[in-house]
Amino acid sequence: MEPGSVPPSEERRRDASATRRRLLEAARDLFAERGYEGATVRSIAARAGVNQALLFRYFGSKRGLLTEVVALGGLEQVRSTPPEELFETALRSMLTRSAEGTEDRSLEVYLRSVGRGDEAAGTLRDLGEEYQSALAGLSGAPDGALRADLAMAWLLGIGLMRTVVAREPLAGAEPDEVCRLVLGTLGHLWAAEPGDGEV
Amino acid sequence: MEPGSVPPSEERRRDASATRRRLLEAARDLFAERGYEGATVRSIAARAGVNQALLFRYFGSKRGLLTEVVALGGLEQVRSTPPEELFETALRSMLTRSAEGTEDRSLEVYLRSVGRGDEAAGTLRDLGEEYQSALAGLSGAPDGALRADLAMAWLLGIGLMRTVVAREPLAGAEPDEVCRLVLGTLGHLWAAEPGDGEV
DNA sequence: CCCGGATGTAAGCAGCTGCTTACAACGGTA
DNA sequence: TACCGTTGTAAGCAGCTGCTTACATCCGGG
Repeated sequence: MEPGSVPPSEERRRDASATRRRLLEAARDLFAERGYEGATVRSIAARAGVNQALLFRYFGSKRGLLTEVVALGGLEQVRSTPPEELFETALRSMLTRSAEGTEDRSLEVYLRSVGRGDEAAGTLRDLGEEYQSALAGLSGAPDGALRADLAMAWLLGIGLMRTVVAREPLAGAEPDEVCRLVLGTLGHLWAAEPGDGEV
Repeated sequence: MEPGSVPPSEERRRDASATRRRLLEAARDLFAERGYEGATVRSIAARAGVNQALLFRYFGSKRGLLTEVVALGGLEQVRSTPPEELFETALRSMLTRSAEGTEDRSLEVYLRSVGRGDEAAGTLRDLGEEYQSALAGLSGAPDGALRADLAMAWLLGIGLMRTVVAREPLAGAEPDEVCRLVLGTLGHLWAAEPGDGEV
């Protein structure tokens, strides 16, 4: 055995980067399932199979963990999706119970964590800004930003009713059917004239 | 002074019903501002100017307090409003920063408290059921319940973006303008044909 | 008057929270 | 081999939570 660097393919018993990654994945899932405040540092460390002191060694604080989760989850996603596909993409990812894979769960984290004026709100606000600015150009109307907010509100509301409240028939409805209803209706929102309209 | 019953108009130093009422009002406001978990029994008792032990004497538990708040706030309201006015009424009450009066804040309580799978969810679910069944008849389509859920999702989402996330321009937009956009768009949701549509 | 229930008060309980500290074990380097 | 920074571990800290208990104080009916 050469005294050179360790072969990267071999699994090491002490591996800081692997520990960091396991903490990030456990935090992403638990934040999505229970919200920021509901996911305790002990539960995150336990799901990662890691001593909780390491969480603070690698991320400084619970808030620091959230920041990294959101940064490499949602922010990258929204920046790499063309605006005209963004809404449908986000809606479909909200409608399909993600298969526990290495997917983006930042919207679930968002809607389960913004409920209170706690420290998570500031970190998550940036994620919302990205969505809004991407959506704002879709309507030619001068109040495009307001309409983008309304569209995002619907998106979050649907996620709230489906994954949190879980009430039928929305929770069990076919994603395609919900998409058809929502996208068809939203078309009228983008097209509605700003000045005057019906009631 | 006759030895008869105490004149009800006179303020008594020890008044159980007044204490109960003050606790209920303080709880309603704090639940609406911070959510169920965020509002501590100590903060509720302090705002009511009451010893916190009395909270447990009169309501048994924090959850019992929430149940009474929701019951005499939201449930009465939705039952006494005609269905065709319910959505606009709820939307407007969500859009106007209620003037600290003795108003109904149950929707704020709802959206700030359903974020997690905690004990509050069960109590609040009944409130959602009332709204859904009232709204379900508005569309003649066979999937009226699904459309009612989608409308409620938009309502809650708008409240979420406006009172919790507080992002512009939605947070500062004129209630009338938001109402016009939302109600105009929702008209197309009620009217959309169920079978096949665009996209 | 005086007793007893109703009302209000102060203190404390066990359990949980985010976070820190002191220390052990590993493993590459000299 | 001897060393020393990196990685992992166990225990504990102060503060908060919902809730309970033991005890004052009021006040109307006998």
